[in-house]
Amino acid sequence: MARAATTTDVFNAIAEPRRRDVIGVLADGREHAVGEVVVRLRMAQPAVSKHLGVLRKVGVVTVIRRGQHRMYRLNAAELKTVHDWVRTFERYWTHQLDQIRRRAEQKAQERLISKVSGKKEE
Amino acid sequence: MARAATTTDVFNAIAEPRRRDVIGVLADGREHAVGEVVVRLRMAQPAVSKHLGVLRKVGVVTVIRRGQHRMYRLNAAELKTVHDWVRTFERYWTHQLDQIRRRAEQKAQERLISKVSGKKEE
DNA sequence: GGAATATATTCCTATATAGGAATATATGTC
DNA sequence: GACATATATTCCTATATAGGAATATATTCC
Repeated sequence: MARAATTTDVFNAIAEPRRRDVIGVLADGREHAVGEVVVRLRMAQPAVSKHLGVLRKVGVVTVIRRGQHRMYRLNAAELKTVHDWVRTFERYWTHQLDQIRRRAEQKAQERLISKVSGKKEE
Repeated sequence: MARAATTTDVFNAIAEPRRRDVIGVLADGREHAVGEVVVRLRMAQPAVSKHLGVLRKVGVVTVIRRGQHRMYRLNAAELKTVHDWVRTFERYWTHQLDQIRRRAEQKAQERLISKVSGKKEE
């Protein structure tokens, strides 16, 4: 099987760096025309349209027509899924001292093991 | 150009649902053998090895040999990149009241616009 | 050394891009 | 209506999978 489609879920949608750039432009929460994104990111117009299309399919952005423009707006709520997932690991980097202690213990243990087994570490 | 390699960065690595499952097994911060992941997730062994390989390349997991086992451990610090990025949007869903107000204003504005332009919304 | 166990790697295939080029569609202006 | 502007869509191609099957490698035990 191939990789899952980018339109499958938010994780896939934001995997593309350029799409995160596009989201960055919309990060102020206000609406922006496609052309504005094109200028700000110096990307080809079709590329921007496609990326916005993917983001729209997964619900990360919404769009409304305004004359000849299409105004895109971030729907950050969709990113909450990602936040909720990654947040479960927050404790690993917030408690600096704990982390340093944990790592030291781990290192010590690994050294002990490699000494006993006589194998060198990866 | 094709999509970026999964080994390019953390965002691509966690885009695959099965890999997030694997990370989930390692979420307790302790070391786990490949076989344990295989049993817990009921995945094929080669699949698990491959996913762990990808995660290792981007640094999300570390591995040490222990006898005939390879013990994998989560290196959650690598996930901080994702956390930091998505955290910049946190304000959009934390302040519930603000969000509701913003949405109401937006809706009202969109209705006004569609009435004026005579076009129906997407 | 040989069998058993644990894990990684290789080979193959179907699929999904992402970007570029060209084109289509919609809207505004005169 | 003709033309300009804004945006989306189509077509094409190179590339990168993810999973399954088979195999290779490493380690332990007897």
